[in-house]
Amino acid sequence: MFSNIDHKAVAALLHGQGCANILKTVLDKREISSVSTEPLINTILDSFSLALSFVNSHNPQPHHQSSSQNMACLVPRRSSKKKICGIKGLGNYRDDFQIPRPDDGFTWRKYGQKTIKTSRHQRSYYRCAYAKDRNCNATKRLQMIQDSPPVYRTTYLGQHTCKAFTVQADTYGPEMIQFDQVVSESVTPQLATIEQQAIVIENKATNHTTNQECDINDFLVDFDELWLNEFPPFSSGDPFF
DNA sequence: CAGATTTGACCTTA
DNA sequence: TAAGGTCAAATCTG
Repeated sequence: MFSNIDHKAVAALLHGQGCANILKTVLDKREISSVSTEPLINTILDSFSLALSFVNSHNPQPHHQSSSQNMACLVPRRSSKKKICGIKGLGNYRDDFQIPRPDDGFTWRKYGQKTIKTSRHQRSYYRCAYAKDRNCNATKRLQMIQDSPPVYRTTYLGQHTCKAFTVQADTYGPEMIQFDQVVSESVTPQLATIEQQAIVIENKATNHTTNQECDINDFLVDFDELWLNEFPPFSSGDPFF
């Protein structure tokens, strides 16, 4: 039988599926101009992220997993806390063990980090390591959206023109879903090809829900309430959950 | 010393 | 003017 965590993970996935179906309806009806899809997309992303976080917390990976096996990119060449002994505010530094090590088939180089006003977590900015060499304009943003379990939202921008690596994408196959990543990312680089906002969702769900015709905003309101009921905050101090 | 990360400063945009 | 995005000097490590 499902454990409580399984139940929550399934519930989160179902919510994401419902939102994806609504999004599909919106796209099919060409209602993009009249309805903002961004909140819906974000809701979908959060749904999958949380579901993955539940699964991940339920099935923890061996902590000693070798980073050289499948983390060919975004792995710091050394400790990310080079100034850990400094006298600056500790809030500017983070523990590396919480940072996801995405293996999305591309090599990324961090070029910035900012504190976002709407989030108490910092956002990291990455660009393709071959940005200059191969004139690749692909970038990605990585931001923690939940503390415990740690959930990260990854946003891909631009298009990879470097064709750096394709092995991982081939491994995952053409039906890869790209969304927020939890600890270890699984991303299809080829899908991140929309010029501006490159969060890509390929929802293969065929189980249509009854919420497809309702207004997106109404659904989101209901979803928020349901979300709080289903997933009480892990941390009372986190304003986003 | 090369190459990567950190982080304050600067730029852009709404 | 504030907030987000980017730049680049400083710093660190192999």
